[in-house]
Amino acid sequence: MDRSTGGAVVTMREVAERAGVTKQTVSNVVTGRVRVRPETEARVRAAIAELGYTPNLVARSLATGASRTVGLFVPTVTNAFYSEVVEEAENVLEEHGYHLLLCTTRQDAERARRHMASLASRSVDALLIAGDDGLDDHLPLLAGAGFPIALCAWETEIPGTLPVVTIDYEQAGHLAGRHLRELGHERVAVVASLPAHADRLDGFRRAFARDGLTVPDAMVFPVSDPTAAGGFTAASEALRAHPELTAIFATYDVLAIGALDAARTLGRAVPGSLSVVGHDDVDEARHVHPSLTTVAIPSRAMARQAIELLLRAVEDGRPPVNSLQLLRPTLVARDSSGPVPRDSSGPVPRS
Amino acid sequence: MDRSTGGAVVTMREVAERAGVTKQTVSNVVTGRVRVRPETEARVRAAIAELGYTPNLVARSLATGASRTVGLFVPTVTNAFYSEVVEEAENVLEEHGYHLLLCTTRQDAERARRHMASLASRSVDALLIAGDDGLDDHLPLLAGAGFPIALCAWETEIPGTLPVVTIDYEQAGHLAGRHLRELGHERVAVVASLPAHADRLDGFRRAFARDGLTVPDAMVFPVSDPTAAGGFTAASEALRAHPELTAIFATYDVLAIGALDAARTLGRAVPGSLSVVGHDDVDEARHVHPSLTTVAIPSRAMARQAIELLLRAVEDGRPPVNSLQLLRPTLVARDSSGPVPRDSSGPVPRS
DNA sequence: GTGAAAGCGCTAACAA
DNA sequence: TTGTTAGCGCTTTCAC
Repeated sequence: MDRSTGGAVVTMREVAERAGVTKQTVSNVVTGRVRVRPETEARVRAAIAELGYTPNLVARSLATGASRTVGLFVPTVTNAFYSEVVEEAENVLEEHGYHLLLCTTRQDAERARRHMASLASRSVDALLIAGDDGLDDHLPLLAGAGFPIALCAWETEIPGTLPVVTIDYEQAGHLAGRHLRELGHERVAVVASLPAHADRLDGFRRAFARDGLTVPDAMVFPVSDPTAAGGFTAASEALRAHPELTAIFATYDVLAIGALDAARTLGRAVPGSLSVVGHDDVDEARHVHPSLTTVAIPSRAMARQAIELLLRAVEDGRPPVNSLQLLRPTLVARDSSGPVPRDSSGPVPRS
Repeated sequence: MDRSTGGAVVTMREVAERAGVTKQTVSNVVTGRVRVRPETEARVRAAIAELGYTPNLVARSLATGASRTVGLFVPTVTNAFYSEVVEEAENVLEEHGYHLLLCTTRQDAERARRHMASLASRSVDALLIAGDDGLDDHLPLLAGAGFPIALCAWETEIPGTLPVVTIDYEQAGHLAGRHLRELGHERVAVVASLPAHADRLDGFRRAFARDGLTVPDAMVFPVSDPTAAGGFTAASEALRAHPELTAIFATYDVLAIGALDAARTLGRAVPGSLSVVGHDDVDEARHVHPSLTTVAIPSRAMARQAIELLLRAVEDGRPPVNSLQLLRPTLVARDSSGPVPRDSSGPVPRS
């Protein structure tokens, strides 16, 4: 009688009885860790099929200490960047027969601590922490966890104690800056989520510094709210206070979309009178108007590599290689950026 | 010595020894299910604190059959609507001390089946299935699961066997249609993800039918790809084949954003020459240009209610109330919709 | 109120 | 190759 749809009520002992062997032999067949005589194996498999047996993973976890579950911390999933990270992480885990325990931290260290505590007592096999917002101080706390931990999408203060797979955010900012410099822009503002995106800002500034130009702090407009609305507000403020601006770099696309909206509201044509550059290359970047020039981030590749790093550690039974891996961003030039307008050009740049 | 950061190596037995009681008494203190003399309790608590004891949830699960974990199936998280559902579900679970096991199904029934099988053997306490795409046939399979299951964001063929918390999608489509009718539109197209969004389409048509108008099948353009790009393609096709169209309803915002892009590309002013209405009211709807008129869906409320329904069932130890709960959408009129252009108006509608 | 014993379903070590 | 014996850390039942 096939009860395969009847829940996991069938136990290994029942299978053993039916097959005329012991639990252990059933276990050997199921796990495949020990050779079993083909004939015996066939009997066991038959019994498994007939009874609709499924191993109880909880019991297995208790016995082995492993759970084929990996935890993932993200600040939020309501954000195209992180949702891609989550999705790709889950993909990779699924490929390897693991499950994903999703924990959103909402930038709340206390919440992260609570999650952390229960993860440990659930014997998760590994933990990936994506995005640094507000967790930096609590990293030491992770030191003694009983499972491998890795970090990804990490921008601020990369700790030397844990393996990190992240983006070269400084380079990303640099690409944005260089693009605007190549178009001749000098008077630019940055709409930024700070301090989180400090590296992007640094890289952006480096591109200007190379030409002897500076992007003063007064031209950096922090957003109060990490949404398009926040980008709108910050960009509006920037453009109102400094009508001479010819370009805005927003440290991520959602802010840039808000900035496009602000430009429109203030009657600034994009890219005719103002260039806007974003960061992330989310799906919408291609479909807003004008389509957004942005720095593409290999978020899926990053998530995949981080998970695979952890899984390797889990399966080898040793701590993960403590390395820092930086993935390269690329610039995607679309319609929101163009040459600096003639009538706003200042002194000729040095190079 | 406080080893609270040292992993869950401290066991209940050690606490018991230290406090001079048995495991059982420690268990009684920890779970609070049995009265313990205050003096004893104090000793136990002290021992717990000193040793940094954390209960092993896996062992507890094995003994009780419950895991304080709830599974969530979503087609994807790379979609503003579902990511809100996931986030809110996780919030509610966290409030109740539960964890979220996230399973993306990618519209792949086989993948869903695999997930389902391991969920059962992990003793999850409940399962929420959000979004129906491609799972419909496999619902009977869930019948004998050993835990409560509920459905949300369900549009097609609502099954009578499981509790459902969803949106009145027909009403949502109706709101979109009525809005366009009130603006005088008659020659309209629908860009739709089918058959998933059949209810929205039905409701939309009902609004026109009320005025004696029809939205023929030829004016329904299914998208090949559930992204802005897909919306762009379908809307372009519609507008090219039928320049007389004065409005497009897209069955979700991301498609609508693609449709806005298509309108622009084809030189159709929005809303001057073409109105566009979306569905979902995602964050970006407010910030694209022109801002998108759309039907707002209470996705978070839906997720919360569904999870709370399940948690109630878990905690009462009985199957969830088998009910159908429909949450009401609302129309959010923004700038992408306007009166039908003078020169395209056809015969005066009946009412 | 507390202790002793049994068992959740499985794997691990060893013996046969 | 297979069976035997333990035990993972907890809860549960029942004495006391």
